[in-house]
Amino acid sequence: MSERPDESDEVARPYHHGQLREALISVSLQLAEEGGPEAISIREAARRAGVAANAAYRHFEDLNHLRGEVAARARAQLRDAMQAELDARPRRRTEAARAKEQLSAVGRGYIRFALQSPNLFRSAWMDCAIPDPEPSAWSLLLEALDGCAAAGLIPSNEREAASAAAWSLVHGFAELALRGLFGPHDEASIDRLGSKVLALFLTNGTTAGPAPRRR
Amino acid sequence: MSERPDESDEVARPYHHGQLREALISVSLQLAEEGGPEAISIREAARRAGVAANAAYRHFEDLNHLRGEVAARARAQLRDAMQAELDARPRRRTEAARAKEQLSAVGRGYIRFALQSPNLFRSAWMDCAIPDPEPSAWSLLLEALDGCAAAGLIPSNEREAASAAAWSLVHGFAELALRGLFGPHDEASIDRLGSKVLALFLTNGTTAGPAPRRR
DNA sequence: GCATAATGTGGACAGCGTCAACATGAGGCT
DNA sequence: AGCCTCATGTTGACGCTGTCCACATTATGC
Repeated sequence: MSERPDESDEVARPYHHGQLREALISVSLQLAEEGGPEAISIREAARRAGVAANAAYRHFEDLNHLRGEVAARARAQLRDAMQAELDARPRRRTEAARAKEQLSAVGRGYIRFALQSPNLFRSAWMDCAIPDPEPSAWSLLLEALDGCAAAGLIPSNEREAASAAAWSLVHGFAELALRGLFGPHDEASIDRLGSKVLALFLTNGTTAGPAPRRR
Repeated sequence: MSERPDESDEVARPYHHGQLREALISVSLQLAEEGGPEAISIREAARRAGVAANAAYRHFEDLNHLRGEVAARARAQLRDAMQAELDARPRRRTEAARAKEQLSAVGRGYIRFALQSPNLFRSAWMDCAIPDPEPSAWSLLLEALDGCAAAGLIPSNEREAASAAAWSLVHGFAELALRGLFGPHDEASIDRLGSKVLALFLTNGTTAGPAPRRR
């Protein structure tokens, strides 16, 4: 349970928070969850952490650096959601079917996370003017594409384009669905549409069949 | 020529600007062009229009409403860029080839605009909390898809999914390329990658051939 | 045990969006 | 014409923000 006697009561805090950096990040993540990326604020984060606003500057150079940390957390959650979908996927017998299922699960996870946690999803990709060295959210997608390539579903000379396409498709769909640009669909039908789009890509886009039929 | 003697000199302005709404929008568009969507500010726009900050509130309920107008302008420019690419496309002989070329030109225009005017592109899709009734930027894409459907390139039962896919692919690619997530490519090679992705979609995604081969 | 570095506080400044009260000018009425 | 009214622009204020500075407090290495 509580390790430290400063949860929410007005007991005199040790005046050196001890975990301030961590606290600020997690509280800011909460802000983002509640009000979207633009709700992140140094002052409000400090307030919720029970500390003066300027204390934050001992741990973050800038608001943008704090936002960068929050974005990284959001991306980690996105990756977890993809991993969960991956873990829950049905197991196939052939290598090709397995590779397809893997790619599809990753895409599903991505899209579902975006629709279920729009604020976190938008925070994951928010512009924080800090280039991020860890695009870990993509690693699962890249692994899945590796699988497809190994199964011969992607001709090696189109490997790069196919990756970019898969990536773009999934991300673009999530963004557009989030903005409601696919019309006034309810959540379930958007999910269906997303599956159809993925299926369309998987049956036609990456593979023209295990043995690429000569024309 | 100039109808009104208040261009930029310090001659006593008529104290009723006359075109303030328009001036505010166009100046804000400039702000967005220079510093991205978040650079739009009521106070700065009013300043550049040579007017007190609160005058803006006679023309816009809110900062978000001003942002909404700017977004619409940006989307109009995006549509113009797509149209230009459409006008410049080579003409093909068969209906199918024409339809493909049309779709590809629209996608090219979209992606190139995003890469050449990133700030405007981001402004076009910025979150302004105002639902926009005019998704005119998509109309060209929808027309192109109509063309493909008419040419029999898209099976009618997959029409919706194919539209969503084309749409997602193009938008997603633009977004990701903008964020530099395709690696440290120079502009030309990103353009090439975009063309490859479009080609991949056009040859495999929308069409399985004019006559859908039974397996 | 004491100097020093790390961390948190308080006060200030400029900039922002927005509100309320007031000033100015244009247009319609008689 | 003259007046009244309404649209438009101005001034000043409030509370919020990010950020800088000087200062207080605590942990740490000698």
